Amino acid sequence: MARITGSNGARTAAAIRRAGLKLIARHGFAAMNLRELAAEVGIQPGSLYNHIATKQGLLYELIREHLETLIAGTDEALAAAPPDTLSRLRAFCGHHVLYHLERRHEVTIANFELRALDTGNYNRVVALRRAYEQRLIDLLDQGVAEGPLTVADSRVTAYALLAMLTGVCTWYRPGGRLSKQELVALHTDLALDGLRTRPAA
Amino acid sequence: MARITGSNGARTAAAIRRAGLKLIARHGFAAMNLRELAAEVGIQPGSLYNHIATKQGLLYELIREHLETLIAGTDEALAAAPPDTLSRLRAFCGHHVLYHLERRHEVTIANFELRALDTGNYNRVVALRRAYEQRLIDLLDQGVAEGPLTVADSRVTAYALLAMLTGVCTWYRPGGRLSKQELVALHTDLALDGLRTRPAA
DNA sequence: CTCGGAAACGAACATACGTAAGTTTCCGGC
DNA sequence: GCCGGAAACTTACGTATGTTCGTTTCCGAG
Repeated sequence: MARITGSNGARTAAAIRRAGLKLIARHGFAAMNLRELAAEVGIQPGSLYNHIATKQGLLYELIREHLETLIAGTDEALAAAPPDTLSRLRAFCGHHVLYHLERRHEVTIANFELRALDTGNYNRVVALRRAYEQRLIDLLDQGVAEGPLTVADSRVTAYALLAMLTGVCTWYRPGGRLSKQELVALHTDLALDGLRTRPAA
Repeated sequence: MARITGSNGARTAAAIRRAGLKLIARHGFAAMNLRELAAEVGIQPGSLYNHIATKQGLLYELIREHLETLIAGTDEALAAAPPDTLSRLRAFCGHHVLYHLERRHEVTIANFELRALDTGNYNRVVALRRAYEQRLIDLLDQGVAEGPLTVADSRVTAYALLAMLTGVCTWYRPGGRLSKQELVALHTDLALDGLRTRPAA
């Protein structure tokens, strides 16, 4: 037996990415082995190499694809939002949280496995990350300049907000107590207004 | 050659923990190997087993020690704070951020390597985590009951806050632009007041 | 229908890793 | 000063892992 009846390159490649996302998110990149990945896909270990360059290359591709999707989605959400800074900020937060609820595997990998990337791939991924972070930093700076925001340091504040808005995907499971919409609203409100009760709404 | 002149069990054990923290935080648990750990300590791989049960056991001990220290420190900080809920909440946040700035290796491991724990160790660690989270949840509930806080869901809000306050240790390096005190203040204020400018201070 | 390349298989290699075992030497309490 | 145990060394085992290679068979464009 060699090539399998019904086999199809594009379909197998997609199955490898899907299985890779699942297994790397679950076990971590270093702890996932290619025999397990191949078994999940339903092929032999060696056959993986018809679709991936190396194990490392698979990881890089998964993270790159995720970050490019995240950035493109953000730009769409911002373009669709009302032009005032507060609305754009809400749009950014809303898109971020929703994306993180719906693509938990991708997000988990992108946040946990950066250190598993070799130097070249790491630098490329960090450049994409910076581009994403910069969108939030710019929004914060704009909000301060225009008045509605108070921010001690826009870069550090952006990091803190991103950490908060990202954290949801470490514990969220579909079918939980709160709906996605409720989680989006809770996080967006918390980012903008904090915990303390306002004197006047 | 066998036992080395000047060798000392307690000192070696401490060196193993220190090197383990450093290497696991840098590479991840699965990617760290005991030969590298032994080299960092300055002993042979087999000699590690005079001080650790297994590689897995080392990981568990590191995480357990960290969580117990974190919880004990929190309780001290809360005991020393003024009795009103807002002050206690500030004390919690302040202690959390400062601890996370000063014990980045421990924190990184405890947040990234939970999945590397086997079932029994995992359950024990999660129980400790829950105990820690519960302290914040209780503070939030109290703040809502007494009036000064507005919280949609205390558990989810606690998770979001912890994610934000923990994120700082993923990028902080000593000697950076902002001091530890500034970072503590920035995060505490952000948690309590959010981004939006208040009508009246 | 044909045929080149795509896509799978099976087998194997080289290495790296966690851990065990036996041995040797030094520390520290009596 | 002696001696038991602590703490190191050396060696090695068994297995797991990423990857390569030659081969085989099927898909799909012309």
